[in-house]
Order: sequence, then structure tokens, then C-alpha cells
Amino acid sequence: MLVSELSERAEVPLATVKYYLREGLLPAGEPTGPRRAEYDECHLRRLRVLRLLREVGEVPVASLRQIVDALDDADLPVHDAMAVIADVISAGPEPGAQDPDALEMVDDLITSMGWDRIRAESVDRIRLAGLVSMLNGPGPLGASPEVLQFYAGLADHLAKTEISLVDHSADRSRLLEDMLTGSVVYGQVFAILRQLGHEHHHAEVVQAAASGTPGA
Amino acid sequence: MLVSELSERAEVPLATVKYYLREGLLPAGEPTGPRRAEYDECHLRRLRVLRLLREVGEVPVASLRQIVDALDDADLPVHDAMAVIADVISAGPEPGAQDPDALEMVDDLITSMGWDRIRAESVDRIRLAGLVSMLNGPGPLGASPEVLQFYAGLADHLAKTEISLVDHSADRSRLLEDMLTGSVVYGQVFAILRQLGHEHHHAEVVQAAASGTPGA
DNA sequence: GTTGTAAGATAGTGGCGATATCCAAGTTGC
DNA sequence: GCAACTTGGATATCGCCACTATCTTACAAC
Repeated sequence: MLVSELSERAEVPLATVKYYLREGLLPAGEPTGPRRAEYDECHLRRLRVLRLLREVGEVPVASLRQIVDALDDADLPVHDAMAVIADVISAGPEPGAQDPDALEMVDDLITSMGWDRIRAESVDRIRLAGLVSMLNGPGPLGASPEVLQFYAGLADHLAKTEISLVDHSADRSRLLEDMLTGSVVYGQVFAILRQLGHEHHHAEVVQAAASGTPGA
Repeated sequence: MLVSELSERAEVPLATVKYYLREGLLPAGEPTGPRRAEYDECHLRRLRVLRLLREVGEVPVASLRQIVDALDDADLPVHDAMAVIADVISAGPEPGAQDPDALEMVDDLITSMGWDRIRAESVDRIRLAGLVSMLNGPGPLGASPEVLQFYAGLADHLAKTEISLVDHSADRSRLLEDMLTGSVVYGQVFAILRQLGHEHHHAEVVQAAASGTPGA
């Protein structure tokens, strides 16, 4: 297929497709002449993944480039590619000052969960420490080890189930793309369901309080 | 305290504090003269909340204004204020074409969870339908009712626990600010823990597959 | 008084994600 | 064979957003 068809099928403006080609997010098509090139289903899939990451995951274009580099590096084992991708997606603008206490809390949590496969350089580990440090700073919110354990237990259950559901027999690029998009989209799905749960349960306690203290 | 002290204590650049005052995110201080005004702890708390929502939650400034409007409207009951805030935070750029099938799946899910307090206009409900529609479109990922139920069950448990932990006896603005910041920060905490869980469990299945098929 | 800084208003900056325009070279319809 | 159209490719421009810098006036403290 030609660029214009690619653009139509993915419902992405032609100018944007060209932009992605320019940025190296989308590999160039197979040239069939000096001013002509052919694109296939892989390009279409890749383009859909890119748009999903941008629109649902709000991943910046610069990060997308790092992600496709990992995706397309056939020498990189699947698990290492996922690690690179996880780091890129979690990377924020904030290196921030390290808080040793918070980092220790996080490492204790990781140990108590038996998560012995987490890399020490994991961006998520550092970022979590940043959040914990923020929670334990000024303000009424606090992150006790018990509360963190509760969250981690739930997250472990969710993550374990999700990993068990992926079809590990697919070929490398499909596998990576599916894990990536699944992680992003279902992450959003869960976040929204949590919000909906808040709305429902908050309504219930408010009503209970109102009927329990009718004159207050 | 004076603006400069407010800026120092919250570790926010003075120019940014002035910007927030201009935008109406931060109420003006009590004027003690034609060119002088006094700020108190409420301003400091509010400023910290605003920065947290921006930095952790990546909430746009325009949304912050809508949020503080709800926060400061003393006539708005707490639950209604939370509903407004939830809608503002979940609002994306995408009204998008409605997919009746996806919306029906979402409504079935909501019914099966017993979530009878969700407003029909809830932005989250619509957004979830958008994601489901995307999952059931082209691509290998699919959102079956069973999978959605699994996510919703977990989300319900999490949300219920979180709601039970908030101190409902605090005064209105503290209560709202705490629920809001808690929701945003712990949402991030959970998301990161999920990622860490993925990293650990994926490493385990990869290793199991490698030792199970040593010569493949 | 002199100096420093607050408050307030106005204008400017930088990053990012596209989008628009132009051009030379092929392709297609006739 | 010829004209109209489209493609790939390069360059320029746009719009939004979150700040940030500058300037002015007036008060406060020494």
C-alpha cells in the first residue's frame, strides 16, 4: 500500500504519517521506484501502536523513538526490551533529590513482596521512592509500610494475572507490541475503574453518614 | 507571610506563584496596604496541592482552575464537588464517536458490580467505553466481559478500601484536598507497583520458558 | 532620605506536536 | 505521447501551553 492508503486505514492525517517517518518512528517503506514506496501490514500495526501510545498513554514523541529502537533491535532479548521500554515510559522530567529513607522503604517493600527480579536501576523503583518521599513530607498523607504492602499485594496479583494472559508464543515484535499496548491500555482501564469505584463507594458512605446523623 | 515567603516555603518559583495568583488558582492574600498582602497556611496548602496535581497528576492549568472553583464553592456538597473534580481530571481532548456496543458492555459491567451510584453523565463511564471500543477494534487485544469483571473486581476492592481510610470528620476543604491528592498520588503509586510486578513476573516466566526448552 | 523589595501588569520564551507549502519525479487516464 | 495528478522528500510555519522576564509604582525598614 502507499502512504496515503496507510494514512487512511490508520485514520491518521497524512501530514502526521510523514512526520513520523521523518522522526524515524515508522520505518521507510520498500522503495518501488525513486519516488514511490510500498508499505505493508507491519507498518499499519506499528502506526496504530504509536497512535495508541500517544493518545491513550500520552507518551511523548521523543520517547516513542527510544521505544521503537528497542522494538526493532532484534538482538535485544524480549525481557530486556521490555525493561528498556518500562524505563522510557516511566521517565519523568524529575531526577530530583534522592531521599534515602524513602528508597529504603521501597526496597523493604520490594523484598517483602519477593520481587527479586527488579533491577536496581529500574526507573520505577526510583520514581516510587520519589512519591513515597513526597507522601512522607509535609501534608497529611503518609505512606506507612502497611499501606504500601496493601497496594503492592493488589498490584502483584494484577501483574501476575496479566503476565499469565499474554501469548508468549507469538513472534518477537508482536509479543512486544501486545505487551506494551496491553500494559498501557489496561492500565488506563484499571485507573478509570478505580475512579468509578471511588464514586460509588463514596456515595454510599456519604449517604450512610447522612442517615446516621439526621439532625447534625 | 508575604508572597516571597510563600514561594520559598512551597519551593515554587516566585514567578510561578504570581502566575497562579493571576490565573485565579490561588486566592489573593489579605491586603495589609496598597502594595502589600498577607498569606496564610491555607495558601501554602493550596499551593502544595496545585503543584502536586501538576507534577504528579499532570493536570493542565485550565483544569486546575475548574478544580479550585469546585473546592471553594462552599455551597457544593462534598460528594458533588468530588464528582465535578473526577470529571475534570478525566476529561480528555477526545469527545470521539460513540460506540453503542462498548457503552453497553460498560453499563453491563457497572450493573454487575452493583455500582448503582455512578452518574450516567460520568466522564469516566464514557471514557471507559472509548477504551473498550478501541480494544475491540482492530488489533489482537480484546476486552471480554470476563476480563473486565476481573479488573473491576480488583478496582472495587481497592476503591472501597481507600474510601474507608479517609478521615471523613475533617473540615470540607481539607477533606476534599486530601481525597483529591490521595487519589492522584496513590493512583500513581499503584501504577508503578503494577509495572514493578510486571517486571518481576515477566522475568520469572521468561526464565521458566528458557529452562523448560533448553535446546529450542 | 536611600535602598530594597512587594505588588501588579504586560510582554516574551521555549518546547512540543503537528501541519502547510513547495518541489522534482513518477504514474495514470486518455 | 501528453497532461493532470500524486508521491516522497525537504523546509517552514503554526498553535498551544506553562512559565518566565521585565517594567512600574509605591511602600517599608534602616
